[in-house]
Amino acid sequence: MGQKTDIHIIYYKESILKDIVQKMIKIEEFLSEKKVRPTAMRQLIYKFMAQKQVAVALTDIEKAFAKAERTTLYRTIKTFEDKGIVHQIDDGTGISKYALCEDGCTVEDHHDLHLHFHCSNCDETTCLTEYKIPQISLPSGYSAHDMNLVVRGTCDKCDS
Amino acid sequence: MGQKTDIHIIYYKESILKDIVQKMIKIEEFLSEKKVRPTAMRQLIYKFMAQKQVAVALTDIEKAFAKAERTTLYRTIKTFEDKGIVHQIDDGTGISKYALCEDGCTVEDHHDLHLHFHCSNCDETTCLTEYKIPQISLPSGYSAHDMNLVVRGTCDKCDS
DNA sequence: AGTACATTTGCACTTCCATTGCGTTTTATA
DNA sequence: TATAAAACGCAATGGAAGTGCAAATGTACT
Repeated sequence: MGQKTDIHIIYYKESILKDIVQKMIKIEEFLSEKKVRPTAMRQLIYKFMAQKQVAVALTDIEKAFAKAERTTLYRTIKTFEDKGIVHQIDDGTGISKYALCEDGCTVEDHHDLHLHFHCSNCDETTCLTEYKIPQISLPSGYSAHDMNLVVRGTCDKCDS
Repeated sequence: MGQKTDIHIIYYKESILKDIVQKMIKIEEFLSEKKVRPTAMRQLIYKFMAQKQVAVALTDIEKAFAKAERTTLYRTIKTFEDKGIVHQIDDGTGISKYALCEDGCTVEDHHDLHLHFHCSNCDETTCLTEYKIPQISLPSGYSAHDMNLVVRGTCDKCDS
């Protein structure tokens, strides 16, 4: 894990421990499947992102892993992106956010053509994976490879 | 126009001169109408943007007006944005682009709900004002104030 | 296990664009 | 033409993205 590693020894009840280990093994297998070496750092970051219900910025990960280097986190995310594990989201704030891809997302085809919602109140960005970008027609001569639809407004949590 | 002003004296045929003056007067009137003091700088920048068929970045304006200060250009664009003369476009490149608003765009309601196209070949961003963002449904609890749809691909000029 | 090689990580920079503070100049207007 | 408000020029700051390189770690092979 590099020079800054802290090792914490914590005692858990056996059943809980089993569960945690199970989860980490699953993540490890998943990363391997995606052709990403399942280093400790990567497993932790993956777990962090899986727990989050919203898209995360690099700075969010940085805060969560204060001990780790920004560059490492940055490159981890980039690796995840390259391998089709996460997709980058441009929510219009100027800060790149990332979220786990849906199942079946491949390197070639990041089919994250769903809608992204950015709440101007809590500043959280959510993947509305159920809400796909509608079919768009373009002027002749134009061809689309990719698209991004961001809706800004108030999210359900901030709804008053 | 500030300390850096250059004055060029150029002789034109009277008919051409009249035309140029007419256009500048129109721009001047338009700016006044929008409650923006029509300084020389602002008229020039407005004219520059009106001529361009694509959205421009601050650096583009900078290159076009090498004599002027970046800050001035920046603030001019911001003023234009505040007064509903231009709208900012986030085309996913991370660099803010700007384009003239459509007629009838007001300060309160920047109805630039059209599609933006970013060509990954020539890096130009185009407002497809005829192509509106389709109606979107959202999960309950979510309300939309604004949206942005960017399509990336190949534009008509780069179409091979 | 031990060695050689490839990948990953940490650190220190650099770059690029957006943005602000402040003093000076220009413009509107009384 | 005096005066206040707005615009401008200059210098500097801030924040995020990205890079080069050396140290550390992991993998594979004998």
